Amino acid sequence: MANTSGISPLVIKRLPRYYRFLEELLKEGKSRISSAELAKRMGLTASQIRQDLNCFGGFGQQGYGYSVIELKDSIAEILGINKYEKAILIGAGNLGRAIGAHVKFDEYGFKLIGVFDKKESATGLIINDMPVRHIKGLENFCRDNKPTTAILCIPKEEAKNVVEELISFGIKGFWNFTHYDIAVNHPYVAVKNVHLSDSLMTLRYHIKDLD
Amino acid sequence: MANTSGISPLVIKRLPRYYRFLEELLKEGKSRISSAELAKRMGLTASQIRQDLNCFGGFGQQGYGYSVIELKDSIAEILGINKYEKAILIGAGNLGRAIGAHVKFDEYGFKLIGVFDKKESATGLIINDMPVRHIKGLENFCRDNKPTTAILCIPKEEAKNVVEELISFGIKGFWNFTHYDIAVNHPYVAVKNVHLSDSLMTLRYHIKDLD
DNA sequence: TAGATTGTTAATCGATTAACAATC
DNA sequence: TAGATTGTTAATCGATTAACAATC
Repeated sequence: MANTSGISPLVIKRLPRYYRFLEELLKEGKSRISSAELAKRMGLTASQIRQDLNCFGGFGQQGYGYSVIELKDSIAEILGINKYEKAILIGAGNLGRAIGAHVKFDEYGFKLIGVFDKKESATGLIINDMPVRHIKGLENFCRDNKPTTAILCIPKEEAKNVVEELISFGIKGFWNFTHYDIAVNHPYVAVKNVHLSDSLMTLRYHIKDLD
Repeated sequence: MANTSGISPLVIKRLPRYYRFLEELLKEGKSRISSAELAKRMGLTASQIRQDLNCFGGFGQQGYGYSVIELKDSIAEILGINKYEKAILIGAGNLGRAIGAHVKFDEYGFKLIGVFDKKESATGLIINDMPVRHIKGLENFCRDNKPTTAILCIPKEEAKNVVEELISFGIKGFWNFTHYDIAVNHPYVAVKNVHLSDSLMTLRYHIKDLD
């Protein structure tokens, strides 16, 4: 595959949505789709779809359109979700437990292999058939199992120290539910922030804006 | 306040982050900040900050900068988080329970007043000092309490029907954790989607992209 | 072959950055 | 007043849309 560095982040952000719509089409039994038809379904322009896809290669065929299954598989490969990275979940509070139990990591290119918490009282609790481990065993676990990704569901105050440790243990990707800004000190790891409160505030704005 | 319609969504998305940094500054005891200094902290340009703020009014003072507390309060007002909208949570599974218990709705302009689930087995469970109610009581509850916002933590298949109901009961804002596309059928409600799996897939891409 | 639809280039639109006069 | 920093206009940059030749 072509080197994908330098692709606009806006294009990357649209890829999962393409993927979802292609899954849907496949379920409906559609085998081919034109950019015009897909655009109509998704509320985009056909131009944009073709431009986006052509960042990664020519997946279509003139006069025919795109093979649904081939395009879906291509996007899976571009995203990397056809191969697993090992992930660990840090923090087994309300949010951590829900993320661990609710998110289908396998479908999105990750294998959740461990859950950690600093509270003794959480230790032993079962999430996704895995026992919550005490954080003191983190270093040994990482040495033995080599996870590459961490999901952070801990308070902001604890995040800085935990991130330093995790990076020293070989973690190179973070799914960050805290407000601690990882990228500032660590520009060379992959970080994806989920700022639920930011999302809620923009909803609040749009509700106000309705009137 | 000036009519804020027509503001670029990119500007709106940055407002909560400004708000967070201003809270931080306030905690540190700073009373004034220049666009240059704030820009440095946030990793933005001073120009962008001034342009963003000037969409809503002139909050600064030449030669001085911005009053931290006044700017924070102004952004709170722009976002609307200084006034409550009543919200109900639909779906008390893993995710719904975590969102209900973990998210500080009060700090972001909402008051969570009810939790609903269709499972009898969930009914009576306590979330945030509130009993989970059976969904069959939804209509009466909405008539009596007039919530304006719904948080959807239910399976995609159930979303369509529930959304139709909710809108008929007066809901005009959705914090949507499902993949059901509300906006397609209902352009005149406020919708903010939280697509956790999309976020996870883009993280997967960026990890692949590191090498 | 004729029709359809892509891949790709060119035109437009919007967002970010730079510059600077206004002014505290 | 002189220095600092805003608000705002102009310049640049990037993303989206339109157009069309290539081609299946």
